[in-house]
Amino acid sequence: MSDTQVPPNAAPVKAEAKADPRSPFPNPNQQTAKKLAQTVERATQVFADRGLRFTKLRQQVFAEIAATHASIGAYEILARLGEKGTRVAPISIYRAIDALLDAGVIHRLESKNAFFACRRTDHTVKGKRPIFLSCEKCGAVGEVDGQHIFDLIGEAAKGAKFNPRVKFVEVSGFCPRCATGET
Amino acid sequence: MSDTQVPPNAAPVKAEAKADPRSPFPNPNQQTAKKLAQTVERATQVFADRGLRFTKLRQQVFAEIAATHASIGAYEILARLGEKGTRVAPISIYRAIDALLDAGVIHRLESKNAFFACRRTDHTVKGKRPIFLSCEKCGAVGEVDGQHIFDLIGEAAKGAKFNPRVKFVEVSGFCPRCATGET
DNA sequence: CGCGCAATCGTTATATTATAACGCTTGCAG
DNA sequence: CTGCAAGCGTTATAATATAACGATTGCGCG
Ligand SMILES: [Zn+2]
Ligand SMILES: [Zn+2]
Ligand SMILES: [Zn+2]
Ligand SMILES: [Zn+2]
Repeated sequence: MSDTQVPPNAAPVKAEAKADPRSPFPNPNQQTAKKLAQTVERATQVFADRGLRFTKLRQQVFAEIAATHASIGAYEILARLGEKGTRVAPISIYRAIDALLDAGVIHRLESKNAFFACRRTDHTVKGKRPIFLSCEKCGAVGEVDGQHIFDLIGEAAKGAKFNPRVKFVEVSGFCPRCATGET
Repeated sequence: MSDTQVPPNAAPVKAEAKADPRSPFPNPNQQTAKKLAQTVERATQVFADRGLRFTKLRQQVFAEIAATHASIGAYEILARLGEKGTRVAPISIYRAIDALLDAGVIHRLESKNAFFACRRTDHTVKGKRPIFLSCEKCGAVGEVDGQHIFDLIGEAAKGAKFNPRVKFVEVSGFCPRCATGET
């Protein structure tokens, strides 16, 4: 199941080139090393601010996750690090993932048992919860603000005398670059 | 994890007896053999109406799922059927589950990799999608209508030029009978 | 009725995701 | 510089899910 490969050729089509880089689905071909470095830098900052240790392994795991806009499974991370010479046990990957989740720099996609890098700044600081949009074709995951929706879900739950603690909203479908009914 | 067994005797306690049976969280002690039979009967009807085969194994698997208001994992079903003398391979359980999901008589709880019986009639006929409320203490799962919320999620997705296909909303928390901060 | 096809199921094996247990190392507060 | 908690290595195993292939069964149709 090696999905989400970015076709290494993929010369950016003109129409795509203008995609707003602040869209939840920026053109991944525009993911430069520099942008990745910025993302890592932001994570570093989050760890520092919260007095957590952004260890080498955590950095490596985060870098693998952030290297793609798609979601990625723990064992895929394991394999990619392995190719780069970092051989660790699954448990180590999961421990790093747990720390990254706690820090809020990655999210877990429940419907795929996979993880992706958070590219927003507005909800690591809580109070602005996102909903996840996962592309069935290319695997890309985008986040859009869903605070209003989460509020309504909370109300619906309370209407059933249910006391909500954690809410999940995930959407599977097709991202802008993979179109709709396209084969 | 043998939770939520319905004590076959279960004399209804007075204080609990007044819970509205149409609530998403009816008192499971009131789950009589008769009610279970009704639930199975409803599933039978759905299969008949849609020209699908409600085979013996599917009935058995459905009965196990419907025997509790909690969600239940595939291997837990496997074990319970085993205790009753029906020894099958995991794949057979999963095949039955797939058929039950297709028929809409059970749902999958993505956040727990588990399944629960649908006890509503209004969304097996589509157009009235439910959100799932899963209790962290007793495991009970309730459904409440969420069509409005799903509509908003669809709009949020389209706002990001994302074409939604499948959506889910799950809430983890505490059901009315397990209270809030209660130890 | 009996043929033939598709759906179902059995059987075996394996893939994928995740955690338990225990001890060593390391960073750092005091 | 010592002692403790966090992090990590190592080994083993649990929990969830699917692949492959052949046998059986239900059932429409000639
Ligand atoms: Zn995020
Ligand atoms: Zn896509
Ligand atoms: Zn339902
Ligand atoms: Zn409960």
